[in-house]
Amino acid sequence: MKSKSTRPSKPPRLTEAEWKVMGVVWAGAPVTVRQVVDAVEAETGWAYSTVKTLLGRLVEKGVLSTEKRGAAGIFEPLVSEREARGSALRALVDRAFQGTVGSLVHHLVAEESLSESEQEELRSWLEDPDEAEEESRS
Amino acid sequence: MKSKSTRPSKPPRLTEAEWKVMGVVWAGAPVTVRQVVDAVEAETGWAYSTVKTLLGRLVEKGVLSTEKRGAAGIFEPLVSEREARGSALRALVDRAFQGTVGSLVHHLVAEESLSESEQEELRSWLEDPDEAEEESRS
DNA sequence: CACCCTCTGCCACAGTTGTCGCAGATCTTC
DNA sequence: GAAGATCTGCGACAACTGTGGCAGAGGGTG
Repeated sequence: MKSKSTRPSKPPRLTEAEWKVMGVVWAGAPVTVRQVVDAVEAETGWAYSTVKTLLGRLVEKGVLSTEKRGAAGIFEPLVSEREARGSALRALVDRAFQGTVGSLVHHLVAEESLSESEQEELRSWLEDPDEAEEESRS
Repeated sequence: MKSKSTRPSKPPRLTEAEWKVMGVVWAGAPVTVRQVVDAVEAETGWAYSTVKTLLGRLVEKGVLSTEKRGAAGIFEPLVSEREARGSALRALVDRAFQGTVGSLVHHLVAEESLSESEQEELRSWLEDPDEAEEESRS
């Protein structure tokens, strides 16, 4: 009896397309297929079926739950955006930054990337982590 | 007449397996297939053919150059580890962090990840970027 | 109720990734 | 220069990804 569909302790890797739909789901859960389609259609041009398939795969992967509301189904995330981000980040660090966050941060500071304002913001976050804690949803 | 194999301005996305072999290549270029195999064999168990295929695909992608040395071939990177890291990072930010590095940094600071010492290091880097510039290869 | 519209279920299909095996060309070593 | 050990070139194949078509179930409207 392993936990099966209720709580994936190891968030599966999301593909690019999946991230896109998850973005919509996290933003407006619970959502219907139609809602996701409407949200991404302009940007991606995906057909209803495409989104449907992606949502289905996400459910299979245990990232989303689905339940029937009459004929239609609604989807809700089983993993938070935070978790997903965390594991995606971890994956990147492992692949490309010798597994050390420090290496990544180093790259951020030394190499390109950080604009002046971003550096400023980062500095203040480091001063006062709680401040960062706050504006998670600005 | 497209530029073909000499300079990929847009480093292609590397897969996980590809990152692994690139790690070896960057570390000891120029390298032979055999060298890469020896380097990753213990950890991955990959057969010679597997590594060969991966190197071949990397060449196709324009990430590596290959030239014959007698019968054998030697491989050298066409893109630096820095570039590859940069674009991988950018890709992650785009997929998972609304495209803003700030969002990523925020996650780093607010969420898990950063140890005390890493925060300290980060702080000093922010103070004096040149310092970070230095220890690229510590 | 008949019709139409929307959803769902399921299938399809090409391209990418992960992993090799095999045959023939080379090199090395008596 | 014949034997063996290596390499390379090339093909194979299953799983995963991106994208979408189609047929049939259900619900809304005159």
